[in-house]
Amino acid sequence: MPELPEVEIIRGQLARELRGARISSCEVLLPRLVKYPTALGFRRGVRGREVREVRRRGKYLLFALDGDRELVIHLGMTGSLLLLPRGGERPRHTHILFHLEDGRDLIYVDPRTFGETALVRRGDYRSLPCLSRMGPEPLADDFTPSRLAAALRGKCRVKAALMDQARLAGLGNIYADEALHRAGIHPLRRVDTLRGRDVARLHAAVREVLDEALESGGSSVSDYVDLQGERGNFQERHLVYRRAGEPCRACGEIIRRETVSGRGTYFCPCCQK
DNA sequence: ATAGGCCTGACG
DNA sequence: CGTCAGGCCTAT
Repeated sequence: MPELPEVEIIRGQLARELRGARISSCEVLLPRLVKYPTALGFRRGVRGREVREVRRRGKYLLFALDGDRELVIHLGMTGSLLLLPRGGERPRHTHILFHLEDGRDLIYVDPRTFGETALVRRGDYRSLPCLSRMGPEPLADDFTPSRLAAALRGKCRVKAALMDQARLAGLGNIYADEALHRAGIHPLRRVDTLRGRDVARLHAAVREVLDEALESGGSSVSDYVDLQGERGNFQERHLVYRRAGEPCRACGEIIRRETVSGRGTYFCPCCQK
C-alpha cells in the first residue's frame, strides 16, 4: 500500500487536478468497498458535488465536497487512483468510478480490495475507527521529539508502536523499517528501553525518510503508482526493506528478516541495537 | 498486545 | 505447491 509519502503525493496531484471539478455520477462495481453509508447512499451523495479541497490524514485521503459531506478514501495495500479520459478501457480491478463533468473519470483500482471508502458528514469519522483515533502527523511543524516520546509510551516493541496509527499517523511497514535502520534501533526493542537520545534519533530519522521518499516520488515496491500511473523511485534507496540476504549499505553485514507483530521486518543486526 | 481474517497476484 | 505482499478490523 501507499504509506504517508505516497498518499501525500497523490493528494497533491488530486488537489491540483480536481480544483473545481464536479462529480456528475458514480459507479460502484464492488459495493463492499463502501463502508459508509451504503453503496447506494454513497453514489447518490457524491452525485453533483464539487470537490473543494483534498486533504490527507495519515494514509486517508479526505475530499471536502460542497455541502457538508466529505469523501474518504483509503487505498489499503494495493489501491490506486487514476485520472483517465472517459470511455477508455477500464483497468483490471477497477471497482469504483467517479465520472467528472469535464469528461474525465477518477477511477479506484484495487487488486486485493483491502481499501475502503466512505461518505461522511464533514469531520464525523465514527464509521472509520482508525481515522477517528489517528495519532499525530509526523511531518507537522509541532511534531517534536517529546511528541514522539509520548507516542512511544507502554511496553510494546518499537516496530509495532511506529506502525500503530493511533500512536503515529501514516507509517507502514516500509518506512517503519527504514526509519529504525537510520536511527540505529533494533525493531524488537521495547519502547520503555529507549533513552532520550534514541527518541531524538528516531524522530529525525522518521522525518528524514518521509521527506526523502516524497522527493523521490514514493516507493513502488509492487503496485504503487501515482495519479498518472507513474512509479516512484525511493525503493532503489531502501536500506533494509525487502533486502534480506543482501549486505547492509552502511556496514556490509547481511540484512535479516524476522516477523514482528505479524509483519515481515527487515533490519541490520550490526547497525541496529 | 498479539493472532487471524479479508483478497488477489507474483514468484520460486 | 508454498511463501510473501505497502493495512486495517475483530476477537482473544
